[in-house]
Amino acid sequence: MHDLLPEQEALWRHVRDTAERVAHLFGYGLISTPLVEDASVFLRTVGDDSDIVSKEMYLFDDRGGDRLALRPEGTAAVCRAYVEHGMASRPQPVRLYYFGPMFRYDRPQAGRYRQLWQFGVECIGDAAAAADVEVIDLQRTLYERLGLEALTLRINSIGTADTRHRYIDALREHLRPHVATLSRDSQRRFETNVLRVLDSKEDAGHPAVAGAPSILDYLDASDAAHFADVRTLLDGLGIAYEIDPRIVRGLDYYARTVWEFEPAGAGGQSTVGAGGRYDGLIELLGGTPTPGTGMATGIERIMLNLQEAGAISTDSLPAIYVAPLGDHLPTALATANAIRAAGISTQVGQAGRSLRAHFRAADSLACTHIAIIGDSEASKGVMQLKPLRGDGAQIEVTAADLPAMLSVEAPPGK
RNA sequence: GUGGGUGUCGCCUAGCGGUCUAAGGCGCCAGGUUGUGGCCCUGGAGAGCGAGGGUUCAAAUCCCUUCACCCACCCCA
Repeated sequence: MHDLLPEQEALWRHVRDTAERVAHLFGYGLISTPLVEDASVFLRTVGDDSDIVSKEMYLFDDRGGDRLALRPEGTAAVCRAYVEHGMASRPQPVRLYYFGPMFRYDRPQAGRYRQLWQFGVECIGDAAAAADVEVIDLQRTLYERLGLEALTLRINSIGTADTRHRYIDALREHLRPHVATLSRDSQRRFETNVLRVLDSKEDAGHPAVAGAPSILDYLDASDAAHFADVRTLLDGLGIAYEIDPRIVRGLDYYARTVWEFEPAGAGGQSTVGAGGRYDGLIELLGGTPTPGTGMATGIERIMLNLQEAGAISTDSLPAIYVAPLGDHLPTALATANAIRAAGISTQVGQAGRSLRAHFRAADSLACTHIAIIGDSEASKGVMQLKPLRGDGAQIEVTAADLPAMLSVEAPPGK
């Protein structure tokens, strides 16, 4: 887990503000669920065989003996809230977004943390392909506004539970004669989660894997129609995508449409964000059968990609350093508050420093202006204001003059 | 869960059994004559070497244990 320091503030805020703005643009409202949930919320939904449940959950008992979990992902928690608050009786679909920390007890490495921040949206109560496409479009818009270039959208349909079972059986039959020639990992997956064999990097070139049947051939008529609708709508919006039958998603509750966004030149865990449809999830959580679709994206991975792509522009807003000379600290403090009242960031230098030291401090704090308050200024109720960047002249001003001079909008009147 | 790597002042790094009561760079603080910065100069503060145990006359330097972090796999965002 890691700390977020002021140096990252600009980038962090850029990502967070953009995410929230895009969510609102698409009509999604904020939902904030607890960091801690009854463990069953995740145990029942995410899937016993998934790594999240089998090895990556922070589990503990509280004083009352209840089994709790630090939330490992957002969708199940949001759906639990949907059921608990009777959102089925709201106009459907219900559009929700969240932005917060998730917890996974896995081994940290590049772009992977035990506390990770995710932004995600859930569109609950709409079975139509249009809902999938809306979420994909929202996600694409987010990346575009963030300035994340060259992401590849890969989509697939993994069908409903029925079609998936048929496909899994067929895949197992296809691979069974070749199991002995597969890698150890694939042999294990053959037993636990055959779909994952298709994902294996080791066996990527194995003829039995390359020649495996595609899940797309096992979709029933309605799943196939749904997937066709998704593609048609994406085409209509001009959203580029690749169909990748090997995307299977690690969580059990996914059904029909699934997708991932990957940066160019990607390594293994480079997926920046992913999503999918989860039509059976609400029912699993005790609600009436309700369709849903959503996406989640990793904030740290976005920041990693933005940093690799190059610095983001951080326009420096006016920031004033007030330098008190002699015993004029009280005047400096009052002046600073007068400037702040005008909506301008202000900090006061430590009393007792030489003017030279104040200049050095103001400079290393990246302030845009220094305001000097000494004997003559204090007696006249003014300050000497000097820009620290560029070659502006030093002038004598009052706090009231500042907003106009620095072209800062004055805060609304009282 | 598996494999590998690293841990010395805030940051980066030197030291790899005795010359270490640990060195340097960056950063920080203070000065460089009377109220003016970013360069430069001078001085200063700041670690006992991740933690615990052991070997030895002697350990930052060797051994063991442990913790943290990093990288890859697994898997996931």
